[in-house]
Amino acid sequence: MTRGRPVKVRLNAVILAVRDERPLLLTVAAGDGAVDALPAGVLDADGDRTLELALRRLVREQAGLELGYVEQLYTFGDRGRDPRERVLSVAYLALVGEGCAAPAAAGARGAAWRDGYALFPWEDWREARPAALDRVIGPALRDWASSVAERQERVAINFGLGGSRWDPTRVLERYELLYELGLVAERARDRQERSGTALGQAMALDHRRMVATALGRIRGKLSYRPVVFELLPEAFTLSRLQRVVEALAGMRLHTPNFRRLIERGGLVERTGAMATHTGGRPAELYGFRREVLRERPAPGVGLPRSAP
Amino acid sequence: MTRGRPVKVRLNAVILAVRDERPLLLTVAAGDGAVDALPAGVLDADGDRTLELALRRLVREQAGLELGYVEQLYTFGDRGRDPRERVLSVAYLALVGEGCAAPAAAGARGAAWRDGYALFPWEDWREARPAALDRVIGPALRDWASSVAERQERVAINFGLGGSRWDPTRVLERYELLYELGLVAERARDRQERSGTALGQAMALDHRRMVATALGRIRGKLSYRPVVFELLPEAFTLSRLQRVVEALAGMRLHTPNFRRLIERGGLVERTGAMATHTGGRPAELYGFRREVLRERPAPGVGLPRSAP
DNA sequence: GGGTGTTTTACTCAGGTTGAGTAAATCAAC
DNA sequence: GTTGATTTACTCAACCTGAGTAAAACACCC
Repeated sequence: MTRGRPVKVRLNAVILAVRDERPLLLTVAAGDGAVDALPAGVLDADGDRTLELALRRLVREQAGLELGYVEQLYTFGDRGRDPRERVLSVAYLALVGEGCAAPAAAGARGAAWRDGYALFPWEDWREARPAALDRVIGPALRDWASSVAERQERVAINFGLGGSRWDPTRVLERYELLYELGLVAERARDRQERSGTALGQAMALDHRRMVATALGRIRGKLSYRPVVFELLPEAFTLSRLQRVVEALAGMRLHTPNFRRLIERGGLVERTGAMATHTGGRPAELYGFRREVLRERPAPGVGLPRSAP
Repeated sequence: MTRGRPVKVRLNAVILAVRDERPLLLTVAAGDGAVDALPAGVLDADGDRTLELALRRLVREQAGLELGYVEQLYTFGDRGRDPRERVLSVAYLALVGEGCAAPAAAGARGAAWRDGYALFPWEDWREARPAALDRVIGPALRDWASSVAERQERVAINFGLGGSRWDPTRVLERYELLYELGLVAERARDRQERSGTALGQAMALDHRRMVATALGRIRGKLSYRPVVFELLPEAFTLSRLQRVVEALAGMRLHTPNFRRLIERGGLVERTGAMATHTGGRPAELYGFRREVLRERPAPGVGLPRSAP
């Protein structure tokens, strides 16, 4: 068995919240200060019983935040991820409710909540088809793929261009394609070239890739696991629920159908209370209905399959 | 930042194939020889450019097998996984076609193909509802969960007992529950107790947990990614395809509906050739239709939602 | 050579789900 | 009281799904 020199092991946290209809990402100041980084640290081989507990400890220490929902995302280990040394990074996805996402919690070590779509402007289709897609990305992709069938297929599948549909879950594939094309700042930085196009806000090392993995994962999971409720308070209105789903999915949903899916699907139950609201008819407050886990194998909010 | 002593990093491979309607798992002899282990090794920090390439190299060296489809499964890092030292293990899932799964390929270091359902007898519902469920597992679960609502819910969700349905993808959750209940041999071994009930074939360390993760993952992926075709030759009959899906899913499928799904879904295309067959009408040979990736966001074979 | 068995293939049909649209109910604000 | 915004209720066609029936085409056996 080959015995190479030992590699370092780090843990990274992609911590998401949704506030004011915007997905937020918890960041800390990177070493050089120029860009943001994800909260990270090393496993205490003696102290930490599990990786997940280690992650919770790290986030507590670095951002003073107690995590709720946590799931392992992916382990990154390519050579050159960190120019200084070979590091294995186990990335985790964490979701925190609106209460915990208060700016107050972000204080230590330059922790701050950043707008997730500032990192991926091309992923937010709620207002309109993102401008960058037609202005920059589309032409660059067409140029790159011209007369190479394999590339054309990859572009079509991931960016929904050649008759294919836009798949909200392919966040990572899209980011990686843009990286290859040199449209994000990290590419030039990693190759020590002069930077050209720099779509979206860059992050330290490969942290933006981790966030892309996280966003893709949670978008996929929306349809078959009741993860949205981790981001909401105990009681919420259906429209608030819809706004949070839309913020994550990056697309608008048909309200009557959304309500039907949620109510008939048995995902929520009425609390009886009403929400006094600003403008419009008052809405009833609902709560997550836990029994749905027993009833349905894949309870989720189901994004539409067809293009909007 | 806390600096613990460095942890070891290992890579593990769960290599699956399907032959004679049985899912097969590639194992090697464990150190003590009593049980099987997964092919494993350490990352060469200087030589291996990526984790995936490292895994391919390890499997090539240890079992003389060139892997096709490979995906990262999960990273295991709990304390006590390996009684000797703290190890971080990055597990991968690999699929090989029937050709590569020949016993000839298994030679070095005691490599052998094992029946996957020998490890998880309760997961194979093709012939009948597995006997172990009613004979051993059911009573033990009922006993354990009696008058504890939270446990009852967990049992219902994962084993489909209290009105819930059997979800083929919850392989890991079921294995972990059986571990907690002391129904698998690894539990007693890890706690250095005298072993009691020992359902299914045990493996070294937490390798059976890794296989459970893999089986659950591929069962889930069947419905939204065309992974089955990695296990089949270029040309195959629809019934052969169905048999492979059934072997993985551990359940029988309704043939006319399965064919409709596959053909109308555009997952395959006719080759024109026919299969001379033993007994019955000759079947047409089909091939995987790659264009489906462009057309549909989640092309898969879709297991039924309802109980059979 | 004809029946028998087995597998492939084709078709039907009811029920549910999904995407899309229309419209009434209810409150805040002006 | 009117206006505006939002919540809630209902409709309808298209599609998908689960389940069943049956014909077509070969191998095998007598």
